[in-house]
Amino acid sequence: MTISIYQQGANMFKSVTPKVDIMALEAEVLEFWREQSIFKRTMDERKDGPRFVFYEGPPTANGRPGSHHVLSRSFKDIFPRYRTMRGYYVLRKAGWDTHGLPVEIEVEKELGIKHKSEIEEYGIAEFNQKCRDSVFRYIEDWNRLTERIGFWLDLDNAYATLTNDYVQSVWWILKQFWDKGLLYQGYKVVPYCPRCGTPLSSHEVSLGYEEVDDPSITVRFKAVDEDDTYFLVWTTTPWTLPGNVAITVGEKINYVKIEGRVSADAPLERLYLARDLFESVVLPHVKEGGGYEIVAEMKGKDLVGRRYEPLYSFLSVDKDYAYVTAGDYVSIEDGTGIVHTAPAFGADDLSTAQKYDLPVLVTVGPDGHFLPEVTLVAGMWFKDADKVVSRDLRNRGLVWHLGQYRHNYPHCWRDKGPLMYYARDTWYIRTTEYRDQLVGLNQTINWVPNHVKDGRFGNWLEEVKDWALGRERYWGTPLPVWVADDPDVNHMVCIGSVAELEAKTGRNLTDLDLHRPHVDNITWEETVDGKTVTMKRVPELIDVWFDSGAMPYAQWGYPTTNQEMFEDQFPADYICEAVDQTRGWFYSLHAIATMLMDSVSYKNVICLGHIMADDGSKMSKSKGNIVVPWEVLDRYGADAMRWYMFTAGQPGDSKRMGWRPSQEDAEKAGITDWESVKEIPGIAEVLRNFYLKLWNVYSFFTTYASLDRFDPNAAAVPVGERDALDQWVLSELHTLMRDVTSAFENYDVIGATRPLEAFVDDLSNWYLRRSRRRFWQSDNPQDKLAAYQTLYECLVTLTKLMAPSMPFLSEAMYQNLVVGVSTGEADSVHLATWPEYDKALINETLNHKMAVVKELVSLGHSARNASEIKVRQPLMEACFAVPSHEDPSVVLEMADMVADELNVKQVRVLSLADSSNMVHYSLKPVDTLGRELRGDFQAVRKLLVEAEGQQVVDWSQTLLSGQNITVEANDKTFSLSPEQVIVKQTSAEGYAVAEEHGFLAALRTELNEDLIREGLAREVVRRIQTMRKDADFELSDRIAVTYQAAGQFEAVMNEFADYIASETLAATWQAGTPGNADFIGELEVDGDTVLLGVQRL
RNA sequence: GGGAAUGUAGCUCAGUUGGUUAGAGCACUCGCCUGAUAAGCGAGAGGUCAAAGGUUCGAGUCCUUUCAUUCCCA
Repeated sequence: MTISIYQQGANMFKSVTPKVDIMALEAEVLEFWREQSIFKRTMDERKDGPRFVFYEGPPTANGRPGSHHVLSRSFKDIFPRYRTMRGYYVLRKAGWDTHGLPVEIEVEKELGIKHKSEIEEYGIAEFNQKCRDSVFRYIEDWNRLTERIGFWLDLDNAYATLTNDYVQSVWWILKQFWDKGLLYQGYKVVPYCPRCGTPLSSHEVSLGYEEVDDPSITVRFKAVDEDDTYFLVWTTTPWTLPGNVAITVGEKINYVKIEGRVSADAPLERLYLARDLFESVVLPHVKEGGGYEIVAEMKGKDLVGRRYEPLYSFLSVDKDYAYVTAGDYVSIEDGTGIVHTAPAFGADDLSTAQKYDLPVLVTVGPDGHFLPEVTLVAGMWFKDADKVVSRDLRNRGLVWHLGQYRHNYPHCWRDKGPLMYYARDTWYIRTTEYRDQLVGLNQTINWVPNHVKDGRFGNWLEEVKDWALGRERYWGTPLPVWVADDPDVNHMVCIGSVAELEAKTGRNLTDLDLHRPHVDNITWEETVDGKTVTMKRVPELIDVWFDSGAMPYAQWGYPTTNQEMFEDQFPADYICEAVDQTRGWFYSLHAIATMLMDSVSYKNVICLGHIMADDGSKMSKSKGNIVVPWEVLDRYGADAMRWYMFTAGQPGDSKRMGWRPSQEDAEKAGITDWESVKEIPGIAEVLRNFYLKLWNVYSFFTTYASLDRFDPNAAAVPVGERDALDQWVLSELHTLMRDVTSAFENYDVIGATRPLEAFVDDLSNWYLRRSRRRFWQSDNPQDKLAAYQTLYECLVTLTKLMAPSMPFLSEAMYQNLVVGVSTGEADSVHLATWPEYDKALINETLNHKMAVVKELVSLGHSARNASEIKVRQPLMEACFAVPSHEDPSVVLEMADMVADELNVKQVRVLSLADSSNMVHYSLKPVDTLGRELRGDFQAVRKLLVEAEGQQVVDWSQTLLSGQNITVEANDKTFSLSPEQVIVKQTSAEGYAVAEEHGFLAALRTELNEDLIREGLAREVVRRIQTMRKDADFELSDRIAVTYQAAGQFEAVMNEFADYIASETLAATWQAGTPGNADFIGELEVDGDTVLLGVQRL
C-alpha cells in the first residue's frame, strides 16, 4: 500500500499537514484493513477470549439501504469494536431476511399480476423462483455500504432465512412447540378482500382508507327477563347482525335504564344505555310527543350476564350465547355504550368470543357472499345486505333510529372494493400460556432507552395475544404440519426435520427445496384406526417474524449442525434495531427464546428512533426528501456521519436529517449549483468542531515532534515533575477514560462520545494554546520533553477511545503515532488493548481549579474587550474575586498562567479592605435554606436580595470574614452563617471589569511609559511574524532583520532587540536601510513609523 | 379508538433527588487574536421551558387536563 500518512519502519513520525483529505484517508484505511485482514484478525486473535455475543437483525436486501441503515449499522458496530479492544471474542455473523409478502408484491408488480389466483395460474414454482431471484437484488449495495461505513460484519458467512438449513431449524423449533401442545388452529380476524380472496397486510390496509357513508343503525335487543325492555345497541355494519352472538359493555362505564317513548304514538318502553350518551345521543332523536326519564343507574359489570333474545337464528349454535359480555375496548365516544358483537367480523368481537367461549357464526363465505342458510340474504354480496337487514329489523319494530355515518373505512388498494374484517381459520402459538415468563424474563433485559422495557414492550407482553402464525401465501417457510386427507380421521403430524420426512416417506429428500410447491408435493400414506389415509401438508406458510426470531438457532442450523456454536453464541449480549421492531424482531426473539429455552435471547438492547426529514415529517420517495447515504458519505466521510449518529441526540429519539437548503428551496432561490452549496449542518459541524480540531492538534504534534526528533520511547518525566498544565490535562484525560469506559459498559453511546468533543476542545484551545511555547523552547529540555510526552499520551489515548466510534481517523492516527515508531504494539488500533485509567492521575481539585481559572481568564478578556485595550498591550495588574463558596487561592497558584494569558504584570485577589470601594456586593440565600425556614424563606430571601447601601456592605464583609449575621423578618430573628448565604461581588468602578455568577475580574487600565514601549515591541513582533508568513518562510527558517525606526520606535528597537529577535528567529538585527532585503514592511502606531526588512538566511 | 415517546433560543441539543440570574454549540451582528487550526477568543441579540390548572417556601423538573409531532396497535 502506498499510504502517504503511514511511514512504516522509519521509526519517526510522519509530519502531517493541517489539511486533510478525508476521502483519501478513509479509502486508505479501508485498503489497509483489507490487505492486513484486520477484521478477520479481531476474531482470530481473540478466539480464546471471553465471549461477547452480537446478533445481526436481518434486513431485507430487495431494497436499497438508506440513511436509517447507516444509523442502525453504526450502533451495531460500536459495541463489538469496544469489546474487541477489551479482549472479547466477537463473532459478527451477517444475516438476510428473505421471505414474506413484500417480496411477493414486488414480484407481482413485475409480472403484472393483480389477483392471488393468477399466481397459481402462473405456477407457484416459477413464482417462488422469481421471489428467490429478487431477494438478493441489492445485496451488492448492502455489502458496499456496510464496508464503507466501517461496519465490521462477516458478510462472507451470512445466514439467510431461505436456506434449507435455516428452514429446517425453524421446523425443529415448531416441532418443539407442537410437542408441548402450543400449536393450535383457531380463528383470526383479518382485513380481507373478498374479491381478491386474500387477507391484506397492515401496510396494504393503510394504503386504502377512504371516506364513505355507512348506515348508522341503533337497534333494540329485547331483554329476556324484563317486559318491554331493551338494550340499545349501535352499529355501522348491519350486515354483521345475523352473526351476532353477544352484546358488550364496559365494566367501569356508568349505565342507565330509561323509561318513556320515542314519539307520541310509540309504545312505552325501557332502554339500557351508557349514561353519558343519554343526553347527547338519545334525546336529540326523540320525536314530537316522546320523551324518556332515568329510572335506574348501574355499572357495566352489573349488566354482564343478562340475556337477550337473538335477532336471528339462521345457523345452528352449539354453545351458550346471546348475553351481555364485558370488554375494555367499549367506548362512550359514540353509539350507545353497548356494542354489537359478531366474532366472525371483528377482532375485538373475536377476542370477546374467546374470552367467553362464544360461538363464531360465519354467515358469509370467503367470496363475500352470504351462505345459503342465511335465508334472509342468501347469496347476497355482504355490503348489499345492509339495506335488507335494516329494513327487516325496522319491520319488526327493533330499529330505534336509522341514519348515516361518514367515516374512514379501509378499501382494497388493488380493486378499491370495501374490505371485510373476516375470521379465517389459521394456526396459532399459545404464547398466552407463557405470559408470566415473558414478562419476568423481560425484567432482566437492559433496555435503552429504559422506558421501552415497561412501556411499549412491557405493555405488549402484559397483554400478549396468541401468536397468529399462519399465512395463506406462497413465498415463505412452509408450516410443517401434515394432515390426513379424510375429514373423518383426526390425525396430524408435525415434522421437525428432513430426516423425519424421509422416514415417513421412505425417500431420499436431500435435494428437496423446503419451499412450496415442492414441500406440498410430499405426501405419504398412513393407517389410522384401521383406515388408510394420505397425509398432505396444510397450505399455510408461517409469519416471517417467526423466521427472524428463530435466528439464534437457525443461523447455525441448530440442532442438526453446529450445536457447540449455538451454545457458545446464546444468548446475545447486545442487539440493536429501530423502535418499530418492538413488536417485530424484539418480540419474536424474546417469545421464541422464552418458550423454547426458558431464557432471554438478548441481555442488552438499544432501541433506536427513526430518521426524519428536515421538517420532522417522514422521509418518502414521493416527497423527495430522502437523504441518500452515499451522498453524505462522499461529502463528509464515514467517521463524521457515524459520529453525527452517535451524538446528535438520544438514541431512542428521532433524528432529523436533510440537505440545506433543500433542492426545492435552492431552485426557488435561483441557485443553479445546488450540489456544491448544500450542507447537512449537523454533520458539517462535526467536521469543523471536532474532527478538524483534533486533526490540527495532531498535525501540530507531528510537525514539531518530527522536527525535534521526539522519541516516544524515551524515559518518562514523572508526572509529579511536569508542569501544572500537564498534570491538569492528564487528569482530564484520565477522567475522560474513566467516564467513556463506564459509558461503554452501560451501553450509553452519548456518554461514550460527547465527552471526547469537550476534551478535544480543552486540549486544543487551552492545553495546546497555553503550551505552544514549551514545544519551541530550547533552554529547558526536560520541560519540553514533558510537554511532548503529555501531548503524545493524550493523542494516543484518544485514538483508542474513539476507535469504536470513529474507526478510520483513529486508525490513521494510530498507524503514524504508534505503529510507525514503536515495536511490540498492536498492528491496528482495533487490535489494541483498551486503555485503563489511572486513578492516581485524576485530580478533581485540579480540574475544578482550572475551570475557575478559565472562567476568570475569560472574564479578564471580557474586561479588556470592554475597555478596548488589546491583549498585545501589557497592563499593570488584574484583580479577581470569587463567590464566597469558592476558594480564591487558585488565582495565586496559577498566577503565571493567568498573567501571561491576560498579558498583565501582576495578579491579585481583591481583599476586603480594598474591595469595598471597587465592588458591589449582593447576597443570596443558598436554596436549601428554604427547607429549614419554610414559610419564612421568602421574607428572609427578600431581605437579603434587596439589601442596599452600607447594610449590604456590612453583612457581606461580616460573612466573608467568616462570621454570622443577624436578620429580622416576620417578627422573628434569624442568625445566618456564611454557609447559608452566598456573597457575590458583582461590579466595580474605575477599573475595567467583568462579572458573571459572582466571579469578577478587574484590570488596572492605567499605562506608563514602560508598558507602552513593551506594547510597541509586541506590535513589531506581530508585524514581523506576519511578514514571515506572507513570505512563506518555513517555521524553522532563520532571518535577518534590518529596520529604520522613528519616534518612540527608536528606543523600543534598542531596548527590546533581544526579545524581538528571539521571538522571530532573527539571527541578525541591525538598524539601517532595508532597501535590499527580500521583504519590506511598515508599521505605524500613533504617527510613529518603523520600516522593516526581512531576509531568509 | 388504545398505548408509547417527544415538545426548552432561528437550528441541534444539555438541564442530576424540585433549589444560583434556564445553559452549550451552530447561525447572525460587532470587535479581538493569529508562528498549529477549515480555527480560536470576547461581546450583543435571541426564551410566556407547547398550553392551562394544581402541589410546594420554591416547578423546565412532580400531579391533572389539553394541543402538536412521531411510532406501534386497532
